Amino acid sequence: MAERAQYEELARQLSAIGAVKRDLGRILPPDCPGGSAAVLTLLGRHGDMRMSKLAELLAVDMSVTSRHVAHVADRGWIQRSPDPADKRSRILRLTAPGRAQLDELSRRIAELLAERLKDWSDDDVGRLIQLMARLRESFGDCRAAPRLAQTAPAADPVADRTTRTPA
Amino acid sequence: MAERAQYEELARQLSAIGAVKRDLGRILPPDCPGGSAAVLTLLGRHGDMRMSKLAELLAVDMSVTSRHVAHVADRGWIQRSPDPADKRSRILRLTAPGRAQLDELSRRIAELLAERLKDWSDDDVGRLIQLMARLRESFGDCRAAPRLAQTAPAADPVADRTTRTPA
DNA sequence: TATTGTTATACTCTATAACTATA
DNA sequence: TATAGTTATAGAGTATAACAATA
Repeated sequence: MAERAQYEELARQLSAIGAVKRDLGRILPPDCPGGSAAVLTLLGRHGDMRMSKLAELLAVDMSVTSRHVAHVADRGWIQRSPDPADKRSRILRLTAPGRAQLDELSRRIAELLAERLKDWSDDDVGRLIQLMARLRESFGDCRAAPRLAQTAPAADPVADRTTRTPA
Repeated sequence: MAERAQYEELARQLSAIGAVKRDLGRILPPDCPGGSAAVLTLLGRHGDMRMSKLAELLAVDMSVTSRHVAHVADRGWIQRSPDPADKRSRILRLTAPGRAQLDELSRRIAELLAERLKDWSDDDVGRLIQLMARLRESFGDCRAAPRLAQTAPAADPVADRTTRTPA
């Protein structure tokens, strides 16, 4: 349990970290912006998956995922094949050029970070990674909630008639 | 000195932290988006300052700062007074309504973080803050480098200290 | 001539809503 | 009717360039 001042400070640092992300974004190839890089990275790490799974890993709406995926598919970096088990779905898979692009991204990122973090110890980098991962976990699936999500109606005497249709 | 795999992982976590920032952004008042909140927070923490100083703290271009500042000034949250020492400059200062707004932001943020991080120890939150602050410091002033618009140097190939690798 | 700040424009990212095609 | 995915549209953030006023 932290105090309010500590939470404010954490929020401030989260905001400030944006500068780091922007700096990383500047070294990306012109036709591979952050969204595309994220798609390639997650496919490289977790293997083939469906759109919905990728959207969950990206923690963004599926419409956003669809746009990013279309961009990398247009460049031949991934392949979208129909899911035999569900004809509405598509299975995403890295292509050989996709892996090459991913490798190039990885190279550039490592180069920049090695330069910026040259006075960091291996352990400190590891500690930061671990704490950031835990922070991310603490937020779970925090994507924008669909207009009509939860909050059981039973306790609310007001206007339940027009609420969501749960099932 | 970390290994390439560790740098990749750090980049991945930096990307993933975006979900946390988006979640925080969702609790902001409709007329006070992230950019405005950042301006208020920095003015509250560092006191009165000029545009250029604020741009440096935000780590964004001055044109971006100008836009954010105009937004909060339009709502009466800050005051822009001329700098007696330099008529080109403007001194930014929080107003009473601005402080009230800032307090409301702080309250909402603390509330959300207290909920999300309820199983974190004070020390762990502190450690994360410290490491993120150090990360930010390691990147220094990493704003986009101005495109040196080669000022027609007739006969002087002088290498002014802006020796960058153009391409 | 250089610097401070503003504005116009363009691009990226994200979310909502409407739509399709399956289930 | 519900779900997987696409597309259109809108809002926020940032960068570049051109500009005005002052140094």
